[in-house]
Amino acid sequence: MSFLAGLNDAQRRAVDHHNGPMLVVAGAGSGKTRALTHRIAHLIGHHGVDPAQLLAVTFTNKAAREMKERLELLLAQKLAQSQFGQPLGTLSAQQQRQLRSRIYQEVIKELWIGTFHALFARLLRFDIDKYRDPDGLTWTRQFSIYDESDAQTLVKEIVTQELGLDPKRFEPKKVRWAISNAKNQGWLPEQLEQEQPGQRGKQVADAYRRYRRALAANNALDFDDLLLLPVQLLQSNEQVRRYWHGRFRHVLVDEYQDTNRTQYDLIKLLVTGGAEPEQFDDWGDRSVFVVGDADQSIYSFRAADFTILMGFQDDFGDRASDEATRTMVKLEENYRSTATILGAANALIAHNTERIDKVLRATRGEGEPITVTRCDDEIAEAEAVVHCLRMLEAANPELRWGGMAVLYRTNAQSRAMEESLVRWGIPYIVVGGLRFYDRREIKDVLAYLRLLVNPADTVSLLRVLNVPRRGIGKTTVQRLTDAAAQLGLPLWEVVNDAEAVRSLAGRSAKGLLQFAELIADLGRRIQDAPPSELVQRVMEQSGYLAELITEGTDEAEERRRNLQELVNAALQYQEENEEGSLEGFLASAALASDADSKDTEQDRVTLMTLHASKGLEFPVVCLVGLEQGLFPSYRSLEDPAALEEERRLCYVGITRAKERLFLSHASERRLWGGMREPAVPSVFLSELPPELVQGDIPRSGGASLRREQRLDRLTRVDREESLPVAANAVRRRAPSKLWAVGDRLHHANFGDGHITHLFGSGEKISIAVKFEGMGPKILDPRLAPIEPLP
DNA sequence: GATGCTTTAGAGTCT
DNA sequence: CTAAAGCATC
Repeated sequence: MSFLAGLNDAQRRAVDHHNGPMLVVAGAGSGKTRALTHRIAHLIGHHGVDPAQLLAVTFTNKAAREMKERLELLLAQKLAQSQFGQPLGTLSAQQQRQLRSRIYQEVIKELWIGTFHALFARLLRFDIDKYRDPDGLTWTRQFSIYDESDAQTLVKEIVTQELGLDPKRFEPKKVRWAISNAKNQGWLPEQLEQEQPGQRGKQVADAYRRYRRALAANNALDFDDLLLLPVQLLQSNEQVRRYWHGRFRHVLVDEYQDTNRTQYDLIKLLVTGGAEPEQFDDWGDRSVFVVGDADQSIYSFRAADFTILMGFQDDFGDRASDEATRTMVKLEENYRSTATILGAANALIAHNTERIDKVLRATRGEGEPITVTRCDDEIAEAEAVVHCLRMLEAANPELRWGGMAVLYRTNAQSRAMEESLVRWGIPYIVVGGLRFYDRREIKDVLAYLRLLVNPADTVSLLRVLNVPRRGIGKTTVQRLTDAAAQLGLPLWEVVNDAEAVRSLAGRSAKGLLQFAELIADLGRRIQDAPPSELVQRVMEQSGYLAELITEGTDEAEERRRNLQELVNAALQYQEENEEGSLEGFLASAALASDADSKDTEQDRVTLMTLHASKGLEFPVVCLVGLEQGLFPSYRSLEDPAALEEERRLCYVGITRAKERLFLSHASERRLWGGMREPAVPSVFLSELPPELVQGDIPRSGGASLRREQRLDRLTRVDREESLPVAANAVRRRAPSKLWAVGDRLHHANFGDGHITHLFGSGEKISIAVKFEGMGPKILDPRLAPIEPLP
């Protein structure tokens, strides 16, 4: 059995590549994950590469997990063949388990597969104490990882307290963004000051300098530091650089188009050991293998730069033409979508100017037309989408809710969708938005654990010092903080000093002493108790759980359930990581994304942003809110480069669909629950080939155009049941009713009226109705609350 | 120091 | 409309 079996020609060339550089330009659905996985299996199983010498970067933790599972299976299959001469599936369950366990122990456990952040956080756990900072800052291996809200807390404190700047002019959020941006470009405060001259630049640089100092004082790193610090460490410390460069002989990067400068620097340092890539030719038994698609670059807001991908051939490759090159392979055959869907995707992306020349070739049949629906507002849109999903579900026995996805530009759009889905009793899951680990109760308990690992973590200490309430108020905290600052100690050192507490705290002293005792007691368990037990202990011994139980509200009950879920998460972590330490669990919690936890087992419609949908596929995709200013976003309307990124995002969304694609837009949208805003159809709709689309393609930049049907023909269509009353909606179709011009009807809100026009054809039509005392109203007869009148 | 009320600002995408 | 922040009162 070979790892090259079942691959097409281009895939085989990619997988079979051994040493040296290789760029795989892989269009959507062209089997790039397969190529990556098979290549790793091939390196290990065929070329005998030591698993510990591999570094593979994936875009999500979930992708990393799936890749490991896939590898385990591939290698176990190979082992079954060589050991027993028969396929894995034919062996007894016990033999299969044994083989897989052996592969896990000898290979999978040794692999460094993960996101940039997870991998380099891991590297820092080894070597961060060897880092010499230009400003003399230091960190230890017990460092905390701060998420966006922790980081924001710190920035806010610095801007308002330390610098005394006006929070109106220096919004903490914006300052934080500027700092993050600088870090992503690889700039330290001095460089930021050079790049952004002027008074404001100076002040932001100053905030950045203090923010760095504050992080170090907390022995904490933010997300950006997890990449920036390793770059600086590897650049400045030759011994460390030599070790990692020597260790990782084969570096693989997925989604290379979404790499930023810092990540690129990391790859370069590991691959060339610090030499300029153009000068590096000592490949020996070493390779760099990157996979990406410039058309799917959608993360420029966090400094991703797809010109890095486009520059690969000049950096590492042979610089030969596309026809002659030996360092690039293009995967252009799409195995995912119907020809119609691909035709739409290709036509859309052709409107972009900055691209690598590449077409997606269809390998599947034509499929159904794409449907474009215009709706009155976001509620009507949600109803239309749900209606469409119900019709499909009823019509196709093999199609399940889990095969359907609703994609949108912004998280806030999920709400209208959710309401409709609830109304119709359809199971769904929202991916993204509020992360599990961002919930208050989860962050509280994790803050206790972070404090146990890293007593310098004052942000975490302040979070839980009075949670649950111990009678420690603002005044006391201020007094203790001042004292700590003057002494140059972390706050914990003061809190943990019984005498200091008694002298400083007055009547809050009791609570503080209790707290210190609690932390000390928990701290004694940290070495030998597994993370799940520590989570449980924190919940119980801190009184957190007791308080939730006393409260007894539905909300408290919900929080209690979430905490139980946290225990489960810790158990799962221990299962997946045998020597799982508390530090490791905390890191995985900090770096987990909501998409990582989405399980594919449950049969539910998936709701998520277009960004979160990257890398996924669904038989049915509904792409909603195609309106100027929403998608493309209003921030991109004036900026051609930003508009191209929005178009790529749309391209990503379209290419998620395997069988059916539904696009919708509303003519009015409510913002902040308040006023209604008229909306103009998205320019992207007008860029789709009309022959692939059913329904009307609105011309962008103006009101939508409707083709009026000849009224003497095609004037009768099926009518579906109107809005349901109960959640358990009727499955069966109501007896079909045909609408025609002149028909009289009753509308729940507008009263009696008669139909003046019919628009569209086939399944999807709209009717224009004249009600008494108002202008013509265009309705979707399948959704509007209408009843026929005799 | 805690609690409850009123006001205000706010949502673009994510590790 | 919602979350956070500000303010008044116990």
